[in-house]
Order: sequence, then C-alpha cells, then structure tokens
Amino acid sequence: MTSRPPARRRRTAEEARHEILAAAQRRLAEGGPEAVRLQDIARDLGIAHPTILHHFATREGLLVALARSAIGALNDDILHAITAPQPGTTAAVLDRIFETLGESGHARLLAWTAMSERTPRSDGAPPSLRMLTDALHRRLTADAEAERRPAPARDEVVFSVRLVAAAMLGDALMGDVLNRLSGHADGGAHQRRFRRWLGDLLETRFAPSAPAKRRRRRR
Amino acid sequence: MTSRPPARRRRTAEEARHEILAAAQRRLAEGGPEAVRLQDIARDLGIAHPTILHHFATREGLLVALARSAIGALNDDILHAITAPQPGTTAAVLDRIFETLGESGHARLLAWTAMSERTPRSDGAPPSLRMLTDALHRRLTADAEAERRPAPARDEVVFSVRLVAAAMLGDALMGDVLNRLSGHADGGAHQRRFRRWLGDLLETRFAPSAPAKRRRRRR
DNA sequence: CGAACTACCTACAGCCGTGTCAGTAGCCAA
DNA sequence: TTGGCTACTGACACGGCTGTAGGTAGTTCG
Repeated sequence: MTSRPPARRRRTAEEARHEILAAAQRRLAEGGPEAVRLQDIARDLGIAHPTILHHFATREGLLVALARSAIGALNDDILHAITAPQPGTTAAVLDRIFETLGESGHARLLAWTAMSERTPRSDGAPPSLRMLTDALHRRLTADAEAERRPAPARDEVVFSVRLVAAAMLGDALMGDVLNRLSGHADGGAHQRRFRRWLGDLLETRFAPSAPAKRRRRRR
Repeated sequence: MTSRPPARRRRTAEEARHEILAAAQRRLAEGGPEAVRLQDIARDLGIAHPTILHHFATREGLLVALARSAIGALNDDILHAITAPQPGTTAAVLDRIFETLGESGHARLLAWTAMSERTPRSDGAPPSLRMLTDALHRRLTADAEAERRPAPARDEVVFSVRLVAAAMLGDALMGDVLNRLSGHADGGAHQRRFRRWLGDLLETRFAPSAPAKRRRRRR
C-alpha cells in the first residue's frame, strides 16, 4: 500500500521555461510584484519549486527573463492590434491597444519592469516603437499624398506615437485611480469615451480635411 | 564602563508617523515595492523597527497609510505646479508636473498603489482632478469669451486633463523605456521636446486663434 | 515632586521564501 | 537493452523579515 509518487511529466527545457514564465506573468499581473513567489508559481503549475531554479538558476534570473519577455510579448500584441485585418477607426485601434495593455497585464508588467529598473539595458530587442512609427509615417504620408494634402512631419508622428503610448500605459495602469480622482464612478464607460475622444483628436490632427462629424479612415 | 544606551528622542505621535511615512516613501520611490522593509526604514531614521509597528500596528497598516498619503501629496504638488506664480506656457506647466511626478517618485508611488490595489476605496479625499478640471474650465471659458470665441465644451476639458494626467504619469514612469523602445538614446532632451509638442497641441486645440508660430498665453 | 501616559527600546519567537543536495525517472541513442 | 543525459523531485539548511513581550525613559499634569 505504499503510495507511489505521482506521475512525473517531462517537458523540453524550452517548454518548461515558457510555462514558468507564463505562470509568473499571471501572478505578477494580478497580484502585483510581491506575488511573484517561486513556491506559488510552482504550485500553479503542479511542479516543485526547485524545478524553477533549475531552469532560471535564481529568482533574479526568472525576473530578468520575465522582464525581457514582457517587452517582446507587448510588441507582438501591439503589432497585432495595429495590423489587424480591419484597421477601423483610430479609436478602435486604441481600444485594442488598451485591452492588450490592461487585460493581459502587460501594462503592469512593464510598469514593474520600469520601477525595479530591471529593464534590459540595450538588448537585442528591436527598437519596436520606431518600426511602428515608421510604418505609421509611411501610411499617413501615402494617405496625405492621395488627398493632395501636405504630408505630416516625421516628428509629428513620433510624438503622436509617444503620446498614445504614454497615455494608454498610464490609463491602463491607473485608469481607475484617475477615474476616482476625477469623480467618475463608472470607470469603463468614461475611459471608453476618453479613447474615442483621443482618436478623434489624432484624426483631426492628421486628416484635417475629414468632414468632421463621423470620421472615416478607410484604407 | 557600562556604555549607556544612546539618547532617546521622543517625537509626538504625529511627527513620528510623518517621518516614517516620508522614509517609507523614499524607499518605495527608489527601490521599488520590495524595498519597503520595516527594518530598513527604521535604520534610515535611527529608530528600532518595533517603533514603526507601534505607530502603524502592522506592515499592511503602514502600506495603506502610505497609499493614502501618496494621493494627497500628489495633489498638493500638482496644484503647486499649476498655480505657480508665473503660469507661463502650457509646456512649462507640463514640465513642472512631469518633474513633480518623476523626481519625487510620485508616479512610482501611485503606480504601485494602483498595482497592489491598495487604493483607498472611496475615501474622504476630495475628487481633486475634478476641482482642477473645474478651475481650468472656468479659465478657458473666460479666455474664450474675452476673445469672442465659443467656449470649449466641458467634456473637452475633462478629457484633456485626463490625457495630460495619463500621459505624464506614463511618461514619468516609463519614459526611459519608451525612449529605448523608440530608439532614442538621449532620454531627457527627447522627452522635453515631447512635452513642448504636447503643450502646443493643447494650446492650438483650445486657442485656435493664436498666431500659430509662438504661442503666447498671457493671463 | 509623583503618578500616569506613551513613545521607544532590546530580545526573542515564528514563519516564509530562496537556494542546496543528493537522488529519481523520463527520453533518446548506440 | 543499456547507458547517459537531464528534467524533475523531496528534504533540509539558512537568512531575513514581521510581529510580540516586557521593560525604559521622556513628558505632562495634578
């Protein structure tokens, strides 16, 4: 009647690292930085915590890997949001970005990354916001030429991207705090209206010719 | 030769709480959330850590008090930045807000507050962003009337405030991450240019009559 | 001056989280 | 089948941090 130990599942090292990072990210996203504990993560995955140490050597190692993967994942998601089949209105894109940032905890992860200064110095990750800016610039220039308007200055695009990035990050992170501070009980609705407004602001800035009332940026 | 214990300073309870909170805030601002340790704070102040527990009962208690005071302090500073003797250009105000948020670690503190959901529910703190919005709305309306322009809609002001708040928070928190992502090595300069640009954007939005080139909002 | 109050202290207890060690068990190749 | 590699495990050591207990010393008020 000697109860034998439970069956042991063996992953490839890469699989294991991946699963562990995902679990860690979940913990971080919902519980805040202090909730990233080896034992908890291990329990979530049904493994023993030394296994994590086996793959990441040390807790710090896990955290660094986490920070590194966070930026990559964020990039992917943002690109997804932007190059979606139906680009739709600017506001819709903002909504998607916001969701990516908020729901999946990327904003928190990124904020935590910034707070604990664990950001990879100048690592191999491509300067993605720049790529994004380039793409946007090209598209806006093409649009403008098609309508015989002057093309937007590059700085204009750079700063707009930065504005949107900062604002969406800020809003995803502390939207409810802002809501409370400005006395809005209904969080979501107000935030959504805010994004619509921001979308309009950007569009009128870049396509001043638009007939104002209902924006229509078809591609 | 019995070395007698070091002289003991006795504060009022309020003083003590204040000093402790300040030290805790410092720790939090520069070391991230995990750096808020009773023993460290105590060492910083030259007191014994049970003293902290004497005043805040428990570590959680300290953290809650910290979160509560954070919002208050932020409000004060922002109000300071806005009602400064020389209001100056919008960009200058943005600079001041940004400094307040960044240097003094308020952004981090606020972010942490949001992340660990320790935000006081609907506490007595006045809905300060709302007050701020009101003041701004009044002023813009007055300006507009003086120049016989239509006054801005209230929503317009509300959303602008939110935009600035979110953007400055986001930028203060992760400005360098954003810099890196967009491939800008020189952090500060670019960020400053960004704030100037944002200032212009807001001013042209609210005072479209302005002669474009160099804005002049005298009061 | 004496008593009460309480801010503050030293010493200690208990817990919890990381990291180590020596062994176990899947998987693949010879 | 066998041997080797390594993902994985249980048990434990260690340190650090929070929280407790009981005593000490400033302050204030009668």
